[in-house]
Amino acid sequence: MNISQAAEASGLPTKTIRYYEDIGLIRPKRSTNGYRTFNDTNLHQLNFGARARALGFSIEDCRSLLALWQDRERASTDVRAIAQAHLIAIETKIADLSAMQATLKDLVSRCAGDDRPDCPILNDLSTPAR
Amino acid sequence: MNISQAAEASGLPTKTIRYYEDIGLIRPKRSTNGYRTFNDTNLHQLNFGARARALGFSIEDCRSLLALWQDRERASTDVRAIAQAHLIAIETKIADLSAMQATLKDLVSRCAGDDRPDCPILNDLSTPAR
DNA sequence: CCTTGACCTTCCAGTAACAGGAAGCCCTAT
DNA sequence: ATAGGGCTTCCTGTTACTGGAAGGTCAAGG
Repeated sequence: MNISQAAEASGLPTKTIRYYEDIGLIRPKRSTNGYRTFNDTNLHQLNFGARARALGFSIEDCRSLLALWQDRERASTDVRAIAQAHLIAIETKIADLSAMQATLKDLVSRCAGDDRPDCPILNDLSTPAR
Repeated sequence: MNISQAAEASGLPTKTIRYYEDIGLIRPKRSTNGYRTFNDTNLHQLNFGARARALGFSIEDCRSLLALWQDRERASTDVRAIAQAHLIAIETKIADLSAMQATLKDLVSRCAGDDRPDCPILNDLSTPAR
C-alpha cells in the first residue's frame, strides 16, 4: 500500500504521514523504488494517531499510547494516567476560554457598534489590567 | 524608563517586549547608549497588548485594535467586529474542547486503571475513527 | 521509443508567539 | 580595576504540521 492509499484509509494528509515517519511515530518499509509501503500495523498506527490527535492528545502522548498499545504486559493504569492528565489540561483550557468568553460577551454587548468613536471594548483594554 | 521597569509596570517579560518591538507593535525610542526608553504611550500600548492577549486576541488583532485605539475618528463598529469574530472563534474552541472532554471523561471513567492490560481507552483509540 | 501525467521522493521555508541562552557592551559601586 | 547587574543583538528551539520546489518512477497512449 502506497502513501496515498494510506492517506485515504486513515484520513490523514500524506504530508502528515511523512511527518509521522520523520519523528519516528511510524516506520513503514520501503520498496525497491524507494516508495513507502504501509502494512496493516502501520495503518492501525495511523488510525490510532488520527483518533488520538482528534481527542487533543499531543504527539508525545500518542507516542506513549502507541507504545502502551503494543505492549501486551501494559497496565491500564498507565493509559489512564495519560488520559486523565490530558482531561485535566482540557478542562483548564475550557475554564480559561470560558472566562474570556464571558468578558468578551459583556464587552461586545455593551458596544454600540455604530459609527461613533466611543467604545467600551477599547476602554476596557485601556485600563491597566485589574 | 528602561525595559525592566516597563516589564514590571506592564507585567510582560522583557523578552516579550523586545519581541513586540521586533514585530513593530511598539516603537520605543533609544537613548544614546542604545537602551530602549519607554514613555507613557509605550506603556499604555504594552498594557493594552497584555490585556488583549489575556483575552485571547492574536497579535494581529492587537495590532488592529491598537491602530483603532489611536485613531480618534474610528467607528466603534470596527472594534466590535474584531471582538465579535474573536468571540465566535472562542466559542468554537470551547465547543470542540467540550466534545473531547465528554469523550475522555467517559473513557477514563470506564477504564479500571489497575494493573490489568484491558483498557477501554486503547480499545477506543483502536477503532477506525467512526 | 517518447511523452504525458500522476505519483512518489527529499529538502527547505514558514507558521504563532514567544523562551532560552550565548557573546558582548554599559554603568555603578567598591 | 573589577565585579555585578542590566542592557544589547543574534541564533536556536518550541508544536504539528503545510506549502512548494526540484527531481525520480511508473503506467498508458501515440
